[in-house]
Amino acid sequence: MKNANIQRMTDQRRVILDEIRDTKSHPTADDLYRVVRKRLPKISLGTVYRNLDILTNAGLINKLDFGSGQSRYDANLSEHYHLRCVECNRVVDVMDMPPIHYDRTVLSQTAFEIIGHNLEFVGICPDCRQKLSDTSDTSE
Amino acid sequence: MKNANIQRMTDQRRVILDEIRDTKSHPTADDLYRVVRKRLPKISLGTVYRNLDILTNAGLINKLDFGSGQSRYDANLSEHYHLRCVECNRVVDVMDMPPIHYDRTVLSQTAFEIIGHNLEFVGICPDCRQKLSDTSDTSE
DNA sequence: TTATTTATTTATAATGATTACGATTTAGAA
DNA sequence: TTCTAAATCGTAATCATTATAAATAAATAA
Repeated sequence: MKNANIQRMTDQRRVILDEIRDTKSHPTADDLYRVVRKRLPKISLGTVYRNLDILTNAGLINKLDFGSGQSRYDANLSEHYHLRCVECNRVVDVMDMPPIHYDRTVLSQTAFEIIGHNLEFVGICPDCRQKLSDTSDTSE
Repeated sequence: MKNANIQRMTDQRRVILDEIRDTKSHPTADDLYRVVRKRLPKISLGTVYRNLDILTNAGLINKLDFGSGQSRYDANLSEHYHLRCVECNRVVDVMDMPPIHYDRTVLSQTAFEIIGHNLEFVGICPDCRQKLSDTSDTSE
């Protein structure tokens, strides 16, 4: 099931993959829809969603689920973590983190078979920090 | 805004808080709706959502956002992580993890103001592992 | 204790993200 | 070139969550 190969490489699929690989912004399906439509004006939003799902299952991209509505997609397959702004939901990469080592015996208390982990940092990005300090000066 | 105190303690609010505190299962809003309705049959789903939001902002419970649709809620305020089954979405606690220490200099590459982090382990729970091995024996 | 004020509740409608559907098109094998 | 399953498009449906407006009730003061 997982890591199944792509069956057909359509223009739509190629362009979607192309555009995800071309950005570091961890776009949502809707972000990609807007970008891809510049090259394929007739593409439908459903096609974007379906292909993101197929590409994810094929292991060519990763789906990121944080809080706040939309899923995001990432073509960076190397081991890394993410840092999200709680104000504007911007997501940036955190590279070169020392691998967190969780003691397998600690986790075996659960009897789960461990597949992996997701680590997300949350914070406030420089832009939002600026905006917040601006408004707190003048009003309130 | 955050950590504001609760203004009025209604029956609905009290029962919802009561039920979250009474379980370790990290219930969704809908899970709680079903449980709370046994005690307050006329409660509306919107009330459950609104109160979960209020209790979260008041710091009395935590909202957990993993992938897969619904948010979950947790009255366990102590520092701990979660382990989620990718098959059935069950979530269990992982207590007593050594705190992960991320180098502030590493994160300062981003110029974000760091607030905190979320760590989620993913795996397959014993029940689902059983089911999966059962089906792969007979069919496919 | 009663009146008053305003947060809260209920029922329902609306929204936003995602998925499903059916008719049509097309990639890629034969 | 033909053929067929897979994919697309446009749209409708679904699911989780949020908003709305009239009715109710918690907490405060008279």
